[in-house]
Amino acid sequence: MPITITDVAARAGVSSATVSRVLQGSPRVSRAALERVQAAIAELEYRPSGVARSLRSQQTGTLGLIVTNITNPFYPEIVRGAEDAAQRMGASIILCNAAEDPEREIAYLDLLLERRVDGVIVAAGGLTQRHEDFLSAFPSPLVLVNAALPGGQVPAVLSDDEGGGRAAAAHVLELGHTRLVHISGPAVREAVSLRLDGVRAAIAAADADVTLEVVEGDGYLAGGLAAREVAGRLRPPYAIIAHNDLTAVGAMHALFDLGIRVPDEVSVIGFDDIALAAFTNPGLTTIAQDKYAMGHLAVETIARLRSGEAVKGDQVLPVRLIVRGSTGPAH
Amino acid sequence: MPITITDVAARAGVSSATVSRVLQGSPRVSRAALERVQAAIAELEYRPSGVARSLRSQQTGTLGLIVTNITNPFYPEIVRGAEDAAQRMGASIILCNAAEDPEREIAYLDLLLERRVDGVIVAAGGLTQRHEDFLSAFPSPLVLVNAALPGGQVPAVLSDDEGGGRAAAAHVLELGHTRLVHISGPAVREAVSLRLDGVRAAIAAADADVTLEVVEGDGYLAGGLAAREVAGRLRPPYAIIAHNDLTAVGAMHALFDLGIRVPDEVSVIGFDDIALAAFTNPGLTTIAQDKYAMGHLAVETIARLRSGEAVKGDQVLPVRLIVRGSTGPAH
DNA sequence: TCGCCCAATGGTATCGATTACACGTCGGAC
DNA sequence: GTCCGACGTGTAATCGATACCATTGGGCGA
Repeated sequence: MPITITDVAARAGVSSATVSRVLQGSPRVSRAALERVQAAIAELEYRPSGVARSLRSQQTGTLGLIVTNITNPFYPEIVRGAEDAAQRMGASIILCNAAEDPEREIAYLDLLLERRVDGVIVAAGGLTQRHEDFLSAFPSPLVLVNAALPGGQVPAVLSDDEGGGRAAAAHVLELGHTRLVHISGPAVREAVSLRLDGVRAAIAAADADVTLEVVEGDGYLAGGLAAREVAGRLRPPYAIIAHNDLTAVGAMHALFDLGIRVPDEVSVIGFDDIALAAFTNPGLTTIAQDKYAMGHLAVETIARLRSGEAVKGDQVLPVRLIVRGSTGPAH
Repeated sequence: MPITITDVAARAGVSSATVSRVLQGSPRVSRAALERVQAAIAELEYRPSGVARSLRSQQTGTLGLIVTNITNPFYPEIVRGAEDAAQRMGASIILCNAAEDPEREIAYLDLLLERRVDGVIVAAGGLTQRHEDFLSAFPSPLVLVNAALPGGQVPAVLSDDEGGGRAAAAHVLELGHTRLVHISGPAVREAVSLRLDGVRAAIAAADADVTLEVVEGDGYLAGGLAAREVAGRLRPPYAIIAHNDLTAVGAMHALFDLGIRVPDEVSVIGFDDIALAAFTNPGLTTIAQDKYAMGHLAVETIARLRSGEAVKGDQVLPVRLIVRGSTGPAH
C-alpha cells in the first residue's frame, strides 16, 4: 500500500488540499505549512499517484508509439527522437511493436485509446484500407511517420522521397553510369513510387542515353537478392539503386557471393542510412533520412495538435547524399 | 469528453454496476440486459477508461523498460522480446531510453514509480554505486537484464558470459592460433571480467603455449580501433577476441584500413550476435546471446514476482558460437 | 398458500489527487 | 471601532470504474 496524499497531510498536520497546493507549487501556502509538508513528503518518501492525477486532470502524459518492427534498424533512431522529445515535455512513451502484423497495429490503436494516451504516433510502413478507415476517424491526436493517408486528413512526417530518388540517380549518373537498375520495395507503399519517380526525373534531366530497369523487391534483405538474377543477365558496369539500405545490403551480399566487385564493377546505392550502412565493406553510399528528427518532429506535432493548432498536410524533411565506398565511376 | 460507463448505462437503461458486470464478463447478468448493454457499447463506441480502472484496481498493466541506448543494436531485440511477452499478458511497455546517462536512468526509475507501473526492467550496461543503492531498495517488482547487483538481492537475467568467453577462445585455439588479443570493455562491468575469465580458462585448458594480451576498449566501435595500435606491433597471424560485436566491427574496420586481411591474416571474433554481424564482409564470427529470450524472460520474471513468488539469484541463459567468415586457420 | 432462496439489479463507497468554494483571521484604512 | 480585502486553510465534489451490500421479484418445495 503506497503512501497517499492523506498520509502526508496527517503527518504534516494539514489537509490534503494544502499538500496538493504544495505539490502544484501554488503560492497560497504559508512558509510554515510548506516546510512541514515538504518534510513529511521526504520522510515518507511520498510519490503522488500519476494514476489518480490522470483521472482528475484527464491527461495521462503518455504517448503511444506504434512501430512496424523495432528490430528493423530503421526504427530505433525514430524511437530515440520521439523519446527525447517526449521526455523534454514530461511525457512517457508507450511502445507498441506491431511485429509486421497489420491486425496487431489496429489492436494497439484500440488499446492505446483505452489507456487514454494524449496522442499516438504511427511509424508503420504499409497502411491497408482498414488502417485508413480506422486512422482517419481516430478520436485522439495522431501523427503518421513515414507514411501518409490520401487526402492528407492526418498530419504526417515524411522524408523527401522523390528528391532522394533524384539525388541517388544523379549521383550514379555523374559517375558515368548509363545502365541503372532500380530494386524497388513493395508497390503498395507510397514512398516506393516516389523514389522511383525521382530516379526517372533525374534520368530525364540528364538528357543522355540512359537505360533504367525496375525489379520489385520486398524492402528487406531478401529483396536485394534480386541482384543475383540481374547479375546473371547484365555485364558490368551498371549501377543498382536500391529502395532502401537493407535491400542494398542484400544486393551487395549477392554480388559478393558471385565474385562481382563493388564498386569496381557494379555500384550500389541505398536509402535510409541505417547504422549498418557505415559498416559494410565497402561502406554503403546512401541517401540519409534524418530519422531522429522525424521522431522528434512527430512528438512536437502531437503537442501542437493538443494545443488546438490545426496541423494539416505533410511535413517533409530533407534528405542528403552520403557517399561511401559502394559507388564508383563506371569503367 | 469521452464516453463514460454512465453514458452507456443510461443508453442501455441499466445502472453502471450492470454495465461494469458486462465488462467483466460476469455471469450475473440477464441475457436481455447483456444485449442492451453490448448494443449501447457498440453504438457509442465506448471504451472503458484504463485510468479509472487502474485507480480502482491498483494495477496499471504497464511495465517500465529502461534501456541504456535503444540505438545500440544490442537492445532492440531485448525490447522486442519484452514487448511480446508483455503483450501476451495484456500489459504495455513504457520505454525509457536513458541515452547512456546514469542520472537519467535514476530519474526514470522515479518517474516510473509515480506512474505506478506494475514492474520495472532495467537493461543497462554499467551500474554505478548510486544505482545499487537505489535499486536494492526499489519498492516495486524489479528485474535486471545483462547486469547484476552484488549479493543477488535483485533478480537478474544474464547470459553465460564466462562460458561465452571460453567458447570464443576455444574456437580460435582450435584454429591453431597461439597469440590471442582480447579487446575488453570498460572494467566496471561485470560481464567484461567474466568474459575475460572465460578466455583465460580456455587457454589454461588448452595446455599449449599460448600468449594472451589484454587491451581495454570502451565496448563501442571506437574501442575496436585499438586494433590499429595492436596491428602496428604484432605480425600476423593472431586472433582478436573482442568484448562484443561493436568492438569487433571497429577492429575489422581498422584492419581493413591497414590492408590486413580478415581472416587470412588475422581472425576476429565478437560477442552478442547483433543483426549487423551477419552483414559485414566477411561475416562476423561471434558468440550469440539470445537477446529476445532475455527480454521475454525478464517480463515473465516480473509476472512471477507479482504473483508473490520469491525469485532470487540470477537466471543465466546459454550462449552459442556462430561461425561466419571472420575467423580462419592460423597460417 | 406460505416462506425461502437465488438470480438480477441498483445504490453507493472507494481508489488518490485536484480544485471550487467557503470560512476564519488578521491588518489596514476610514 | 467598523468594514473590507487578502491570505491561508479546510470541506467536499469530482474524475470513471469496481465491488460490496441491499433490494426486488420469481420460482419452487413443503
